Amino acid sequence: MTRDIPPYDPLPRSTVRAGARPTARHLAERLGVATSTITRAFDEHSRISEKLRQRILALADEMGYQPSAIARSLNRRRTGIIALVMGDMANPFYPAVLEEFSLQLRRTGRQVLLFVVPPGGDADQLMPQVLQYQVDAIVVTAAKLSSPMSNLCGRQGVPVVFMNRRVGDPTVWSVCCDNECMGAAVAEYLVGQNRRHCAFVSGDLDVSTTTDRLRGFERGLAAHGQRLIACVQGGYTYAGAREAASRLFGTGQAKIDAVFCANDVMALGVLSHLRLNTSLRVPQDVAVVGFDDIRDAAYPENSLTTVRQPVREMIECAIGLLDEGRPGGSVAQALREVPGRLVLRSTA
Amino acid sequence: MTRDIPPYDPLPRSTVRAGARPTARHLAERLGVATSTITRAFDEHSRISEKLRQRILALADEMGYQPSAIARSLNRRRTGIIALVMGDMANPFYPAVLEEFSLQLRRTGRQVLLFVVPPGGDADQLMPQVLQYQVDAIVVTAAKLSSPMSNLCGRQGVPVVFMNRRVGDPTVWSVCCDNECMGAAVAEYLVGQNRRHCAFVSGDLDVSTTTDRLRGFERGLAAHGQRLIACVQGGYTYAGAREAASRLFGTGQAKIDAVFCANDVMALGVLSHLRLNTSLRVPQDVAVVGFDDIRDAAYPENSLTTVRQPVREMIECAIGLLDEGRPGGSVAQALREVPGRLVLRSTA
DNA sequence: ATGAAAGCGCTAACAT
DNA sequence: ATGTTAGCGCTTTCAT
Repeated sequence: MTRDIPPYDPLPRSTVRAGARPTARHLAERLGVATSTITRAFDEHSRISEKLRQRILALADEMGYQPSAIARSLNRRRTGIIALVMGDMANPFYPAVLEEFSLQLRRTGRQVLLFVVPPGGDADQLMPQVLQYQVDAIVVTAAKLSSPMSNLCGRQGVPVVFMNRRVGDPTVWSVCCDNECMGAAVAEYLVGQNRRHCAFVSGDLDVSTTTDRLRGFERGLAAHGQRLIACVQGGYTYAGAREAASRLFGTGQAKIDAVFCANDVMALGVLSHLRLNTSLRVPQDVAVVGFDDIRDAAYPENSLTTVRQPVREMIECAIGLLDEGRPGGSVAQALREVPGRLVLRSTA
Repeated sequence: MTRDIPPYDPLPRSTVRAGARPTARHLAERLGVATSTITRAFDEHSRISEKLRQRILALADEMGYQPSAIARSLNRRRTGIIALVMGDMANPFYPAVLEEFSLQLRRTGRQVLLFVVPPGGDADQLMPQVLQYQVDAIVVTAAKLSSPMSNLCGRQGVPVVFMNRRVGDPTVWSVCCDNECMGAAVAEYLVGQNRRHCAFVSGDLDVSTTTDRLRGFERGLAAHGQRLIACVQGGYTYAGAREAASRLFGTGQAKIDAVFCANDVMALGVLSHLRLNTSLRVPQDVAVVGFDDIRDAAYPENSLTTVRQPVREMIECAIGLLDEGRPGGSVAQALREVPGRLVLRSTA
């Protein structure tokens, strides 16, 4: 059933020429004032008579005038734009980070220029574009950046903050959850629940979040005289973790009664494998613990025990660092760790 | 009135300050050429001797020079920035859209300035900021924009494209999946599977995607002499849909043997309710169909039958429209529909 | 093929 | 309190 196309479009054309954005000069001429006065009307802290300011603001409103952030940026050598360079949009943790970042930054009058790292690519290729836009700072999350590139940012005076990645470079900030501590806390908890055969499902082994969590986990086990039974690679993805789980629980394998996964997406993959392809019960036969506390972890059919990353606080911390310029001292000083929290649900 | 004749200034302003970003002027002085020559070296289509271009590019590389996109934008009155105004980051469909948008835009040398609409807010409040940044176009998805605001964009010559929202405003573009057709296709399919008691779980009833899908669904049922048994509100969320399902399948309700949900997130909520809180089997007793085909829909434990939205094509279409300026004719001409596809899995 | 000069729209320093 | 002026760093005529 198609509707008829209306024979005639009653909407009048706009009276103002499209593309003819009003400028401060237009306002200034209409009011017989200087352009700098227009600027002042839009600046809280400028001394200008309240009456004139109101006249200007009223006319601006009528003409649809807004000061150009581009011209202002050129003049002030500050754009108010923060680049967010982000990989792995497939992991719901990162969209949540992105949302929070965007909301918090806007509260401080700044904007997000988003760069998604193509799957399999790295952030280096994007940096020339990022730098061209004269961003005030760069936040990198779920992506790698080579040190020549972070040096280039340094030379241009642009601070770099890594979120959820710890890098051994004292010229850039890192903001992380206390991954190693939380790894140990998970071990502690599982051992306390009488788990004796623990396995780890890792992300990529050259990423600090995985290695820190693993190190903490092993340390926690060691504190109770235990060792890791198995460590398999799940590549931070659901599908990768399902496969890893099938290796872990394949025939002829040592029995495993607990699996700690380097993130929730993989924990859900492991759960899926256990439920669909084995007769093992969770948590009776096998405990499963994730990391992040993404939204889906709390869904009743998952009810995943996991480590919550304090996203809000991590982002507050990161945004605080943006105004600090570049880190001043050692690698240790350039790292900020925000405490995570073990959230107990039904899977462990 | 001018004052004195400006004194001859034999001393060129000294330019190279340590720590500052290099500018075209720095390069020009180092090489003894004009700044316009620097510009030419970075423009493919400029006539400049290849030898000089190479010298310039080499020095640029050495000094870490990149032309400032901000200064260029001011001059050209085009920023290369597209604003993406996005609500509902909690629905994985939108991060996927965002990722694809970002990748496709970068391929055409444009950047994404992201504005996340705070939950419960609307896009109107963000528009002043968006417009200040002189974006070349605005894409709105999963959010509303009042028509005074879209008029303001129009007055400033900024094209607006709605993604996944059909709006009755001939001055902005809309890009949608053929929601109504696909709603009818779902009805057709379910009736063909001998379903006789169909229900619909809606999103917000003032959003075109929901109403279009619903209208098509009812039309498809009517074509076979059937009527919708129930229509409940799930608010486009997982939790909302779980509740809606509990109303739908509560005691004393008419028996329902098929549920069509206005998106996948809600379909997963309905599935969760059916599996955890009822003894109804899917698909034997109840069929469940979603919309979007988000990643999770394909996970084996969900295996959700759903309508795939052609995200790639929709975005190609939207990006194509960005260069068309504003729509020229009627509401119907301002709407682009891209065909969806029913993906059969295990739930229907 | 290259240079000189005039801005893009705004802000800040300095005058009045 | 308001006006004047000199740029921010680049692109774009227009010369040469």
